[in-house]
Amino acid sequence: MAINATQALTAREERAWDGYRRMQSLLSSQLNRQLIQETGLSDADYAILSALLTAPDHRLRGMALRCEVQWEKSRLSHHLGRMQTRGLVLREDCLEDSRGAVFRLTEAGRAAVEAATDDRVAAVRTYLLDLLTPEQLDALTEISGAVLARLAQDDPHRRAVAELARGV
Amino acid sequence: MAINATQALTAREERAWDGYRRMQSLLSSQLNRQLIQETGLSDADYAILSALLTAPDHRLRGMALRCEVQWEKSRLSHHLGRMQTRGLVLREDCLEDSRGAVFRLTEAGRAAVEAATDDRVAAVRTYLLDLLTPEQLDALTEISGAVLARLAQDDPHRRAVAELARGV
DNA sequence: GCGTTATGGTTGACGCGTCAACCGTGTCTT
DNA sequence: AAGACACGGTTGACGCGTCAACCATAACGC
Repeated sequence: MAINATQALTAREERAWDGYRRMQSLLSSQLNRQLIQETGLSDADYAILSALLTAPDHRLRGMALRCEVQWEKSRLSHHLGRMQTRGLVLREDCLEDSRGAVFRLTEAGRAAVEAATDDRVAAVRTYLLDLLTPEQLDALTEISGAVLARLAQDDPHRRAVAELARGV
Repeated sequence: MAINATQALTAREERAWDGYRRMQSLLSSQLNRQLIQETGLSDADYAILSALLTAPDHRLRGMALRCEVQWEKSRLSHHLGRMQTRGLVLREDCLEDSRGAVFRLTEAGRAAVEAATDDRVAAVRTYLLDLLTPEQLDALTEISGAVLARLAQDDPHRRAVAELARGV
């Protein structure tokens, strides 16, 4: 039918893909729902806040933050806007570059992340890490390394990040 | 600080979780974006349509469809509504149960999925399957099996599906 | 039969994520 | 110095996903 027919999936590949697909979808919704229920913070909130938490002085350029969480810039802008109205984060002008913006963790934001960290780690343990053998942990690391490297290949902007993650 | 402090992540666990998190987020957005660009169908559309495609007579009860894709019922309802206005799918009344609804693939819908299938498989190969060794494929299958089993434990409704996936 | 509860499905509101367009500022070229 | 271009960030529109409330019908208990 098609001129450039792709090789169909083998049974082995089919199992792996199907499993990954299901796991991906259910796991992320489970983790997100649970985090929201227990802490009022979404996965997205948590990503931003913990990036800010580890930053010096709890402040980060928008650019740096974007590089950290790997989001589209408009998504970041929208989300930071909402987080600002919720009092988790504060926007300040950037001195070095008048185009830029600097975002700072508020006291409430700091408290929220710190309160959420334990829940987050516990959930990740419960639904992923504690279920795996050390070999499976390593396999997961290798697999994601390979996939991230491939993704970076298509998007040069992502390359540095992927290499950083692999310890290059 | 906290009374019930969770065991912190080891370096090994940290690597695995961080890798998975990054892979998950970038891979799914890459696959979804690519599918939409090349075929006009989102991941969600594709899931629904391919479920209908494999169903006898290309028709499925809403309930069965929901069980297949594992969505919230309101999500399914909303999405099917949109797909209906796009002419991909048709809603009919259910004879056996007057509460129920039956959804049928339109001709356009059938054509759209079939046209998309190759792109989908190719993308999954490019960004995941072709990057992995057979052992890594199996590891992925085992990992997702373990995670899905754990998730099913919390949600009895999901149990049957998970067991089905493991071939029990 | 009749009231109660469970089930299949829809609706509306609201926050989220993406795209494309835009704005102001820095940078590069000549 | 002037124009062109790149860059950091914002905005608006729109489709998506979730939650809670709802409606109609079916199934159950008495």
